Amino acid sequence: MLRCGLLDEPQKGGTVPVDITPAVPEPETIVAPPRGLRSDRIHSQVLEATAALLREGGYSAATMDAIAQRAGVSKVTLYKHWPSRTAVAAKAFGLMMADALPQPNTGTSAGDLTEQVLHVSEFYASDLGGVFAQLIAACVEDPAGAAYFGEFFLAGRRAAVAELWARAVERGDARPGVDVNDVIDTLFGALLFRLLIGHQPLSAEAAASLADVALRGTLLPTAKG
Amino acid sequence: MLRCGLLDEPQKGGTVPVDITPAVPEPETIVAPPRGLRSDRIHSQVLEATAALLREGGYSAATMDAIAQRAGVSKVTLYKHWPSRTAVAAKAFGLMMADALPQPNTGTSAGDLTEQVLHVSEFYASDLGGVFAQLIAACVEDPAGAAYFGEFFLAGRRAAVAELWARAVERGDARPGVDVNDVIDTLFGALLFRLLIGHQPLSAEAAASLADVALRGTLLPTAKG
Amino acid sequence: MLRCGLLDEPQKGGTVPVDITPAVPEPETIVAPPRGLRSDRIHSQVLEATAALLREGGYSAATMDAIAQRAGVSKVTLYKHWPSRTAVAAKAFGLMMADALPQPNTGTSAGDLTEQVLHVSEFYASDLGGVFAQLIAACVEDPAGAAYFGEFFLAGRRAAVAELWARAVERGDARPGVDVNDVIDTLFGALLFRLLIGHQPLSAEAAASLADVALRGTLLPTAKG
Amino acid sequence: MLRCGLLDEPQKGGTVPVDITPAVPEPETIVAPPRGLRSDRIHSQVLEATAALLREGGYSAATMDAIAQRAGVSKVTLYKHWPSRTAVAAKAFGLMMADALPQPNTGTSAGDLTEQVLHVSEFYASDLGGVFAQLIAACVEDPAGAAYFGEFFLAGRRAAVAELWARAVERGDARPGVDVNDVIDTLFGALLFRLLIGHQPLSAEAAASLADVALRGTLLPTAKG
DNA sequence: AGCTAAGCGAGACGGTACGTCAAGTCTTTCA
DNA sequence: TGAAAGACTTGACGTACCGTCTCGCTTAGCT
Repeated sequence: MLRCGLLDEPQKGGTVPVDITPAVPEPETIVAPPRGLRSDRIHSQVLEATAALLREGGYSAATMDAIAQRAGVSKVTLYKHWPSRTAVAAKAFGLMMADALPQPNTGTSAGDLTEQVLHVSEFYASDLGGVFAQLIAACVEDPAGAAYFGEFFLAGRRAAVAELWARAVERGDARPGVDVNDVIDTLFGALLFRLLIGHQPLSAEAAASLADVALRGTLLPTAKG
Repeated sequence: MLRCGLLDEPQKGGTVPVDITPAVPEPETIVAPPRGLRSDRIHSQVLEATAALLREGGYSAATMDAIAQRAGVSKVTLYKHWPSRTAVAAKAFGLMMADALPQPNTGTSAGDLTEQVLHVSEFYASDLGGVFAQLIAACVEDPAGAAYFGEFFLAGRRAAVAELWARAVERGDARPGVDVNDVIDTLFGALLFRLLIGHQPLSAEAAASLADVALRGTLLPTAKG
Repeated sequence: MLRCGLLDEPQKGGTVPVDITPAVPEPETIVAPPRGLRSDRIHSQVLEATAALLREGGYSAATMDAIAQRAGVSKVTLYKHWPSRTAVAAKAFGLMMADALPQPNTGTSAGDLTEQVLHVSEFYASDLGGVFAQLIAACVEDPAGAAYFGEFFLAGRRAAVAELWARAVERGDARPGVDVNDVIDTLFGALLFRLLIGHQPLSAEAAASLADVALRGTLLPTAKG
Repeated sequence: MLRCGLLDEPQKGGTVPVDITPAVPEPETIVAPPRGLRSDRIHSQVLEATAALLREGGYSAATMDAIAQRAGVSKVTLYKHWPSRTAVAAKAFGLMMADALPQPNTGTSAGDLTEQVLHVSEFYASDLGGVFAQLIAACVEDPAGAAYFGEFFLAGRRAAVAELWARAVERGDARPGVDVNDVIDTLFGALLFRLLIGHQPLSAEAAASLADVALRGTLLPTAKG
C-alpha cells in the first residue's frame, strides 16, 4: 500500500567495490526537469530557497508557496521540475548535506565505523536531524519524493559507509559472509529508531554503546580495538 | 526542534526485571478523558471505528471526520478524549495489535530472539506494517500522538522483547554489560530502516541475516545455536 | 451544450396576473445554504462585500479570494453557501439592484413602458450596466450561477415590466393575443444587444426610438400617445 | 468601464445602400498580421484548427495551446497574428459560419424577414448557437476580440438583414423613418435575450411570434401578409 | 421525581496548503 | 530572420483535512 522504494543510487563507478545495489527495482519516478539555461538557474534558485526554508523552519516551513515565492519562481514551474513537495525538499536537503559529514580515518576499522556512528548520531540530535526525520516521514506517504530522497541523500550516505566497510574488508577485519547492507542497517537503524521514536537518548555515549554492539556482530574479534 | 518522546510505558509490574525505562522525562501529553458510562461506550466505539478505517484504508483513511461519522460520535467529543488525530489512531492501532504477535518459546535465547525478529519483519511487510510506518511518520510532527503511540503500542512490543532478553540473561546467554535498550534498538532498528526507506527487502532471509548479525553482538558466543 | 436556464422567479402571489412563468423546467441548482445564526451573518457579510467589489472593480474584481477576504470568511464557506463565483456575484448584484429602478407611472401605457425602456437604457449605459453585461456573460458558462441571476435579478425586472403590461391590458391598450414575454423580450432585447455588442449607442434618443418601434408592435394604435 | 465596441464592419461596397455604419468611432484593434506566403498558410491552418475545436468542444475547448498544437503553430505566432484568444475564435467562427444562412426570398417583405428570424432562431438553438453565446460572452471582457467578432461575423449578418430591409423599403413596405439598425436589433435582440438567459424557448413558434410583434412595429400595415 | 449542568451529536466555520488550469510573455534553437 | 517549441509568470480556481465553535438535545447525578 505504501511501501517506499527510496533508494536508487547512481552507482558512479568503481570507488565502491562492495555491492550496495538496492534489491528493489529502480522506480521511474524521478522527473527529467526541463532543459535550458533558464532551467538551470531556476533549479539552483529553488534548491537554495528550499534549503534555507528547511534550515529556518523545518519541513513544515518549506511550503510550495513559500518556496515559489522565496525562489522567485511560479508554483507551476515547481511542479514541472519536481513531482511533489517532498521531492523538492529531499533534493534540497541532499545537496545541502552533501559534504556535511567528513569521512573518518582513524587507522582502524572499528575506529572508523564507530566515529561514523558518532557523527551520524550527532547529526540526528541536531536541528537538521529533526528535518531529516520529517523528510523520512514525508516520504512514507510520497513514493515520488522517496525516490528523490534516496537518490540525493541516502545513496551518498550509504556509499560513504560502504567505503569504510570496504576498507575493513581489505584489512581482513570483516567477519566473512556479512552483507554490507546488513552492516549499514544494523549500525544506523538503531539511531534512526531513536530519532523517530525518541524513547532513548541520542548522546555520544549511547551511540558508542550501540556502535560497540553492532560492530561486535560484524567485525572479527581480532579487529576490536 | 521536533524530537518526539514517544515512549512512556506504564511498566505494570515485576514481570520485566530489566530496565527499559525511557531516559527522557515522561511528557504529560496523554489526556485524561471524561469519566462515566457514556464515555466508556464512546471510547470503544471510536477505537473500533478507527481500527476498521486503518485496516481498510490506512492512516490516510482515518480522518477525524471519517472516524466521527463511523463511530456515531461528534468531532468535538473526539477532541475531548484525545489531543489529536494521531493520538486516536495510535491508540486504536495499539489495541488492534495488542495480541498479534505471539511470544516465541523455542528453548534457546538465540532462537527466541531470532523468531521475534522474523515475526516483526513479517508484520512490517504486511499491510498493517504500512500503517505502522504511517503512524511513525505522523508522530514525527505530533508529539502528543507520539506519546499515545509509545504508550499503547511500542511499550508493549518493547516489553515483550525485554522479557525474552531477561530470559537470556537468566540463562547466562547474554553478553555482560549489554543494555536491553541497545539490544532492542539494534535488533529492530534495521527492520524499521528498511520498512521506512524500502531500499532493502523485508524477506525472511533478510530478517534472519540481520538477526544473526545483531545477536552476534549481544549474546555470548556460547549461546549461538 | 451550454444553454443557461436562468429564470426561475418565485412568483410571489397575485400581484401580477399576467403569465410570466418560464417555459423551461425549474432547475434545482440553487443551493440551500446552511441555516443558523452564524449563517445569516455570513450570508449578509458576503453579499455586502461582493456588492462592494462589483461596484469598485466589476465582475473581474469579485474574485472568490477577494470576496472571502473582504467578508472575513473562508473560501470553503463560500462554496458551502453558493455553488460558484457567478452565483455569489449574481445574488449580490440582485440585492444591490433591488430597488434601483423606480416603477414609472405616467398615466399612459405607452408612457410607462417607454420610460421603463429609458431607465433600463440608462442603467445599461452606466458602470453597473457593464457589470450586468459581465454577469450575463459569466452565466453563459455557468448554469448554476445563471439560476441565481434569474432568481435574484432578472425575475424582479421582468415582474416589474409585467406589471406595467398588466396595466396596459386593463386599460385596453394592449394588442390582443400578445404574450407578455414577447413584449418584454422585444422591448429590452434590443437594448441588451447593444449593451453586449456595443455596435450602436445606448443614448436616450436611441432608446426612445427602439421603444417606439417595439410599442407599435405590441400596443394598439389607439394607445399611442 | 467595459463597453465593447464590437462592430466595425469594413463596409466594402455599394451592395447595401442602407446605412448600418456603427455610431461609435472605429477602434484600431484589429491587428495587421504579418505578410508573406508562410503567413497565409499559418492563417488558414490556425483558423481551420480553431473552427474544428469550436465545433467539437465549444469555446472552452479552443484554448490557445490547443489551437497552436492542432495547427502546428507556435503560440508566439498566434499572438503575432491576433491580439487575443477571443479574436482568433471570433474570426474562425465568422469564416466557419460565412454562408451558413441562406438569404430568404419569399416574395414578400414580411415573409423574408420572418424567415430570417426563423433561421437565426434555429441557429441559436443549435450547438453552434451555444458557441455563438460563448463568443458574445467572451467579447464582453475582451474589446479586441469583440472587434474581430463584429468584423468577421456580426457585420455579415447585419448586412444580410439590411439587404432584406432595403428590399422592403424599395417595395414601399417599410414604415417611413424607421432606422435599419432599430429594425435589426428589435428583430434579433429578443432572440439573443432568450439564447443568453434561457428563460423562454427558442422554438419556431416562439420565433414566429416574436417576428410578428417586431414586424408590426416596423412594416406598414399594408405589408402584412 | 424532578431539576440542573454537563456531555454530547450535528455540522458550520476559519485556516492553511494543495495541486491544477489557461492566458499571455519570454527564451532558445532550428531552418 | 522568422518561426517552432516550450518554459515561465501570473492569478485564480476548487478541494482537503485539521481543529474550533455553536446550537440544541440528551442524559447523569444531585436535591
